[in-house]
Parts: sequence; C-alpha cells; structure tokens
Amino acid sequence: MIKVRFAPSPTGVLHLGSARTALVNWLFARHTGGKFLLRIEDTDRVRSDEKYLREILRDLRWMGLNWDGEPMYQSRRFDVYREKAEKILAAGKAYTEGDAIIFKVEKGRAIEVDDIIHGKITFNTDDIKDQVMIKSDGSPAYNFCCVVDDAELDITHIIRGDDHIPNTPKQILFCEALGHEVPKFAHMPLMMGADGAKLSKRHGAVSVDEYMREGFLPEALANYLMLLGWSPGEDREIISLGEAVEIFELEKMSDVQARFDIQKLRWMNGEYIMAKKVEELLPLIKKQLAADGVKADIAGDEMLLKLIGLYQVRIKTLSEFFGLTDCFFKDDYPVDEKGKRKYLESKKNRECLREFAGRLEGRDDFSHERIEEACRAMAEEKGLKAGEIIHPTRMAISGKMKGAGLFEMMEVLGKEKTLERMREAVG
RNA sequence: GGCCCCAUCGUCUAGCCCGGUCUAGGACACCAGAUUCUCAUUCUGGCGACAGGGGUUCGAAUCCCCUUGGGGCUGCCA
Repeated sequence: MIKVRFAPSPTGVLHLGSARTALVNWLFARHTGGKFLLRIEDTDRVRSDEKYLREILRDLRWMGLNWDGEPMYQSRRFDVYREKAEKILAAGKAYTEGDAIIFKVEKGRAIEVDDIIHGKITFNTDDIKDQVMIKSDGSPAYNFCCVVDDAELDITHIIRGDDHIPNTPKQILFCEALGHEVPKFAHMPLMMGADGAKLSKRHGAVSVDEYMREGFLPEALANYLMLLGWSPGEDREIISLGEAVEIFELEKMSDVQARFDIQKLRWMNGEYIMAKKVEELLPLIKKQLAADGVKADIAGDEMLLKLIGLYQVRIKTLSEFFGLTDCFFKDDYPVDEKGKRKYLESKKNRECLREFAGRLEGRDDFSHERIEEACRAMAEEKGLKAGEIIHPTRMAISGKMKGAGLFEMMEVLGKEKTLERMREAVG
C-alpha cells in the first residue's frame, strides 16, 4: 500500500509552501487509496512549541486535508534513534566525536535517484561530508531520524520540496546502512514570491492562517495551490478537492518553479464566493464580521442574507464585505467627499432628493420593485434621466458612489433609515 | 566557490517524454467595446511567449551540447 507523510516542524505557523507540499501528498495518497500520515518533527526542543503544532493541525483541517491515524512525534523517539545509530557504530560504519555519533561517508561512489518529477539525478559521495546521526546533546540529526522514521512508518513515496534534493543521497546512504528499502522520491519545485525569490514575509502574507483571516476560502486556496505545478488538462482551472482526488497524477507535476500570484488567488477566491449559495456564505460572513469587530446581530439573518446576495459578486475576499456594506450596519459610516460634492451640493440634486423622498413617504410596500417604479415614474414626469435621481440617492443613503443596485440597497436599508438619510442629506 | 534543479506570453500553464496537425491554445492581470443606475458580474475583441548560440533532421517549442539567466543546498536547523 502506498504511504506518504507530511512532516511539519512546529517551530512556526504553516507556511503556504508547506501547505502546498501537504496538499500534494494528500492528493497522491487519496488518489491512490493510500495513507497520508503526519509526523511531527519536534526534535528542536527550544524552538518547538505546542502552540504552533495546534495551529498547523487546525490549518490542515481547515484546508480539508485529513490525515490517517495519529501523528508520530519525533521527540518521543530519541531512544530509538540512539539505538539505531549505535548499531551502525558497532558495525564500524560510524565514529564518535565527543558525545556525537557520526556516519562515515564512503567516498567515490555515485548515487542515482530516479525522481518521479525530475527523472534521473546523480550525486557523487565525494561531495558529501560525513553525516552526524546523533548530536552532542543527544538529539538526532534531521537526515538520520527522518530515515529511521520513514522506515518505521513504512513510507513508500517521499514527496517534498526541491530544497530537499541535496538531502536525498544522504538519506539513501542511511537507508543502506540501516538495511531499509529506499523509498521513491518526488521533489516538487519550490513556490517563489512574485519577484522570483524565495517566498517570504517581505512578499506579504505567507502563512495559511493569514489567508484564512483575510477571508480566503479553503477551497479556493487549495484549488490555487494545486494548480501551481500541476494541470488537469482540458484548460480546466476550477477544481474541487474531490475532483482533484479523482484525476491527480504525481507524474504530471511540472519540474519548473512557479511564482505565487496573489491576483490569481483573489480571482479564484471570488469565483468560489460567487458560486456559493447565500446560505452557505452566511456563517462565513458572520464570522468575518465578528472578526472585523462588527455587531452583526443588529442585523437579522434575513437582512444579512439579502446583503450577501447583493454583494457576493463584488468581493474577492470575505474581509472586503464590511467595507462595502458598513452603511447598513451603522450610521457613522465614512462618506466619499468627492461624491458628496458631485451629487449632494447642487440645488437641483437636493430638490430631486427631496421630491423622491416625498414620493416614497406614503408607500407601505418598500420593495425594490415598487421603489424602482416610483423612481422611473418621477423621472418621466420631471423629464429626468433615472440616473439623475439614482446617483444622488445612493450617495445620500450610503456615502458611496459605488455599490449594489440602488433600489435593492434601499429595500435592505428599510424605509425609515432610507428616508431619514435622504432628508438629512438635503438638510 | 562547489554540488544540484530549472528555462513557452508580465504571472500560472497546455504542447515537449512518442519531432511535422503550433501563423504556439487556455487562465489571471492589463487595454478597448457591449450590457447596466454606479461599481461588480456577464459577453465580445485586443495586447502578449518558445532566453541566446550551435548541432541532429527533409523538418525542432519539442532531441543533444554550450552560454546566459533564475533557484536550491552547502548547520551537531528542519
């Protein structure tokens, strides 16, 4: 059975690059009916933190990447690593230096790796230094415990970033010394920042939780990430995790580095937001509003649902929602000064607003259809273009020059607030 | 420096493995137009690439070599 693993180190939050590695491992495992295991590489006791581990696991779950069984913790296996290292030492393939146990690398050997993504990669052991297995402080060195654990977990395929290519021959050497079968390797090209350099904080948000908080949908993030280095063909781009599981092929992964493009991620997120039903968006928007510090409960679900319907085609991330709809939640929303000058200062516009408000006054039915009728009728009678009524009104009730359809906005705002703001605007 | 990975529009990619169907297809972004009460959506159209040089071949984006460029590793971090 195929077994892969994702091996995060809990010394920081889940980086986008790591999330992509996890995603590819997960897709491969689910596609092949294999196992996706987790190993926590917490050998660095100083830098490892339980807090990071919890966040990493939370972020993986959020992305929809479920793992099989319980995670393995390297910090609980120090005795195993020591025992294995001592076995190699006893076999004369290693030596000690102080308290450290160091593996002797046999010189003049070629090591070939048949990488699933890159093809044949050849190394010469002349370029490889002797390798520490157990450090002076008794903790295991990365390459060594990695091999011990991969064997213990019976890992068949190691899928990881290109940055691990130089580790591969070292690990193969350990495999041989331990008498383990060498797993298959697939090194995926690294994800770079927009400028082609290593994706780091100076490029902006680089951790999964930052995107989560900014209102990106996990489906969109996963979809975007899976397309970096892999293509399903037929010019398809919107692919759910479920569909990807069906058609994913590790062999088709590209061996070329890709740059992370926030624009395309935003576009894709917008696609997912538009495709969702308003009912599905409701809890997400509520959570986002709460995070934005908005008391969304002053608006009922019914109103929120209508607002979401009006604005879901206008936002690329959930966090943009409040900026467009603040006028529905409070009276002290920001006002576009330029718009105010343009639409609310001339006598004509003020007259127009007063008249429109007056015509709406006596109406019990404040549905957008009725409001629109009233508006069109007034325009015709006064010889105005509808826009001459619409724009000042939108400005008056929202403080904005842009927004959803005016009549829908008025309906959602309600008769009382709408008329109040229209009157306030004309003084 | 040494070792290793890589090179199609600005970006993500299809095509490359199995040379001809490629005047190189799609998407994001950008620009223009249509629709519309604004914005957004939607629809049309436009811009835009095989890094360079040698081979091999009747024929190369596709195969080989070199150059150039980018990236990774070079820790008793992981």
